[in-house]
Amino acid sequence: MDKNKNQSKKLNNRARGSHNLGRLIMQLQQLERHPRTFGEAGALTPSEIHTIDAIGLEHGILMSELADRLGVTKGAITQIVTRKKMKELVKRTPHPTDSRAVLVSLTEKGKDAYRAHETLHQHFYQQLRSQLDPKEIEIFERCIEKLNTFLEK
Amino acid sequence: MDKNKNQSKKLNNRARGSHNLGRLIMQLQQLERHPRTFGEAGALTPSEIHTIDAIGLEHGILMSELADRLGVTKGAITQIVTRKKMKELVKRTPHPTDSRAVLVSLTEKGKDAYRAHETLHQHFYQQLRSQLDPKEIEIFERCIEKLNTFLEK
DNA sequence: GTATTTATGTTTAGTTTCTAAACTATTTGT
DNA sequence: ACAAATAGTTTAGAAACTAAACATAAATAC
Repeated sequence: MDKNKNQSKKLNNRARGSHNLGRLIMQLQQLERHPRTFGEAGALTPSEIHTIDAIGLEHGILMSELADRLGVTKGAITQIVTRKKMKELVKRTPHPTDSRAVLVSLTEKGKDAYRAHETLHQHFYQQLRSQLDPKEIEIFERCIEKLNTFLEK
Repeated sequence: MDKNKNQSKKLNNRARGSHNLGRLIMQLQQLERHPRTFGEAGALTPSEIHTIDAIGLEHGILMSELADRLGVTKGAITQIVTRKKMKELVKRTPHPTDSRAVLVSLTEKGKDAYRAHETLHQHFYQQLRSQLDPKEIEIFERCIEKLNTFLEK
């Protein structure tokens, strides 16, 4: 009887944990739903800024690698990267040795946008961290890493 | 010199924290991108199952409340709820005292889908928890709650 | 009581973000 | 040399919204 009550309470707590995580995901998703301006690039849609973020400051990455990083199809990448607005931000270069392949990298303007987004991102993350105490931060970040590792399998 | 190196390392660690959280969000998002079957309801898109989840097992909630819960416009709710497939899962009832308003609730079939989704969700969350030790779980969940509280402001 | 403002929900056209599939070249494997 | 696999492109379509316009009804102001 009492045991059943405790069991039931335990289940309800677990349900709440799952629900809270879902809630956090949803709230974070909604924060980035609208076009925003980063650097001198004009308003960029979420997908555009994610693409710029995934390209990064490297020399150039394959279109297929970019698709992998973003978890979308190659076709989606082609569409994003070749649209008019992105032409100023993303440079496409034939691969040096494989003539099927295309390398993408950021223009100077694209790098500005990347850095501006990074700054905003860090600032926001810092706000999140300021809600937690140092021990909590340490453990939270360790948990995030563990969960990421699990999910990548 | 050395101080600058340490400072730089500290910043890089912080950047990694932000990046890891972003990565987790993205991976979780991708896990639920495709239609899935819950209960006897046939394949439901992410948006449909989220709507069912948000309606819950209550007696009936306002369309506008549902829009609030999901963080979308009223128009979006109307479109989701009135589409043919959802007619079997979601019941719409005039509000008892306010003739402008509509209450939405789940049919029996909708409740089946709700429960099936809940079970799957719990199972998945349990898998996540199994990557962490009890102390980590406790702190992680506390952090999630704190962040949720912050984001709701 | 009456006029004005606000609120509920619906409809419509448009944008964003993909997907699958078909296709063209190119590269790799046998 | 030839078949299979791969890189990327193109196209049509689906999902998931948005804003704005609209029709009623309810609340508020006077």
